Amino acid sequence: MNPNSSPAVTIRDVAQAAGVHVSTVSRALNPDKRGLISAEVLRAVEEAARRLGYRPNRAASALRTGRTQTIGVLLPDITNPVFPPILQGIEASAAARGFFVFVANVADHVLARPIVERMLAQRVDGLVMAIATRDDPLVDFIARSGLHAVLVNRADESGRLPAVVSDDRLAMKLAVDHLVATGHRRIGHLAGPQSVPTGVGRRQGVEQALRDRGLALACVAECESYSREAGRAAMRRLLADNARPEAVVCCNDLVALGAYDVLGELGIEVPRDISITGHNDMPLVDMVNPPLTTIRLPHRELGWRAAEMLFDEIEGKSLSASTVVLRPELVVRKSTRPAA
Amino acid sequence: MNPNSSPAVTIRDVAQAAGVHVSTVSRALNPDKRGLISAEVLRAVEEAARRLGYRPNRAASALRTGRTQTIGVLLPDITNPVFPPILQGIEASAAARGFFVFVANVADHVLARPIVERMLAQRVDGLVMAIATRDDPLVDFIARSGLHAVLVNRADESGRLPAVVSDDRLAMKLAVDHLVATGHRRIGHLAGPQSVPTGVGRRQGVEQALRDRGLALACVAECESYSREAGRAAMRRLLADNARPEAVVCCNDLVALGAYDVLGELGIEVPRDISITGHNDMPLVDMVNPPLTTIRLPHRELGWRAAEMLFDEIEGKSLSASTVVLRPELVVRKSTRPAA
DNA sequence: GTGAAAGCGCTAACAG
DNA sequence: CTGTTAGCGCTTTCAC
Repeated sequence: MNPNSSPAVTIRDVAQAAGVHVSTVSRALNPDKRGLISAEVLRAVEEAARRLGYRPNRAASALRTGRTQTIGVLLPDITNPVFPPILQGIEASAAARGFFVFVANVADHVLARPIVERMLAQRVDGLVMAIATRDDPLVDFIARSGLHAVLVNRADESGRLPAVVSDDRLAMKLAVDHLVATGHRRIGHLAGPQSVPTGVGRRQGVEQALRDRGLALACVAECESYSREAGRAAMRRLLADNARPEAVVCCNDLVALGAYDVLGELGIEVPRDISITGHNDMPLVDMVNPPLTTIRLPHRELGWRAAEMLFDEIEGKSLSASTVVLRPELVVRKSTRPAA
Repeated sequence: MNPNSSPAVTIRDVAQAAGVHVSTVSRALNPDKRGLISAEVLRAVEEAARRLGYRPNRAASALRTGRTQTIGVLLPDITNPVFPPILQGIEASAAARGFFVFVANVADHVLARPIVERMLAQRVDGLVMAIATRDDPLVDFIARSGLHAVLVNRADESGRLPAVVSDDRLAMKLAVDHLVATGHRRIGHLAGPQSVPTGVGRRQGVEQALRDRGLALACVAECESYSREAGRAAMRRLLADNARPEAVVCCNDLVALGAYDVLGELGIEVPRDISITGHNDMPLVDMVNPPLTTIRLPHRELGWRAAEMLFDEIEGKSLSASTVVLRPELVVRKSTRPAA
């Protein structure tokens, strides 16, 4: 294993050096069982371990205990700025418990199943998933496999898996209310893919918020993905098929920036001619021109909470809340018309 | 292990079902040894494995073989937009080989050593490190431990570890040459931390490029980190202590954006009053105001190549090139004065 | 409080 | 081509 260096010191070597039995060493080195050992022996073992440079072999203990101190994280696209903070939250929670995190980038959803199979082979203790489409058979598979898992940034509508999400409906309500308050009436929506829960949740949020104000959705176009290109395409369609709305609520910041692109080409000025809102408050959207009014999500906390829930499950503390909903927040900048 | 579900099917169960010996199953399921097995038996084993839902236990094979099919990646800050594409490249390379990637966010450099120790305990087959300061004792430690490792985005000047980097000197030369070509003479530099290799490399690059043109660095301020805040602070110092330069070459985009912030506060207009260049071409810097002229790095390829080098090492193919240098590219946008 | 012994699931000589 | 055997390093009853 170690290409060079000494041939790896084992618990047996430590036992010998300390003049005790291996099982004693095992106990001495296990925080939970340390109490069973006399102070004197404990010291001797620790000293021997340090002196020999002992490093426990997790593979061996994993084989014996069935627990690997390892969790897997499935992300659709590490490169999408919403995920790094989520991952950071997960990693921080894991690190605090001495767990490591496998990260898998699930570029294509058909790869998800084989990746989960490999995670199962690795005997991860649990999974945090930021993927899952609506009614995903993968969720079934995981539930059946008995692997602990929690969804993040995506809820499981069937409730088979716990989840940590941001309140999409509230987010859109915040955006719509802001637009209405600044005098807009003809409000359109650039919707996310209706195959993913957030896509439908946000769309419903927009519609409901409008209804609450006695308004109807002026127009809508669905994006193929949460990307700038998809935003451009959808914005073109929206403008081609409809009278120009006074404002458009976008399903996310990237899509909003795609809308910026199209508007720029067409010489339609934001916010003079049209107001735009985003969702996510990605880094730098405060620096674009004009700075984007958007919805800020507690991304890092999303990840942190998801991991904490997962660890609770792993440790057998069954949860009360099976899905926790975090509060988003409106950030008003310059892409929406100021209040009159 | 599996909280519910059947009590895990092992190679033994498969052997029994297929009417062969366990070692035969082991061979049949190992791509490298499959050739040793008759077609008939092979089929029987595969069928039995599938029928029973057999899933190899990596912990067991890791214990036996000493190889975990696992590598570790150490990142200083997942949230910094340069790292996700690097990570993606690493992950893609690993996934192609059936390896998983542990990601550790090394927020504080003092945590690096313990994290590496834990990685060692996990028996990762290798490490990709995007951390390492200059003359980092950690590099020594790793070299001594015999663990395969390669640096990415940071070179090891002592050459103990292979590395994949972008050409910092060339990057700065590209920026300086562009500025000089558009008529600038008084050129300043917002330098990166001189404790990290990229910080000194880029600074030297700026100075050398200027010298090549018969010019000297007009002024310089060192940033405490590669962040927007540090950029703001450094830009303030630069402006306070010196006559205003005509252009400033920034060590990275975030720092350049920090410079934008203070210039904005002071009513100094970019590029009319001063030209600014960045480095990295992070997402969205084409959308800021004004769009940032910067240096684009092949981040994903950096990660990919680093992982490929690591796997070559792991497989014992000793490398010829111990440090590979990738070419950056100038992206001219609107933050620099156009050619006359 | 400590030792003895068994075995987690798999792979790799070694035979045949 | 397939079976036999041994054991990777650790944890965990079970004794004492």
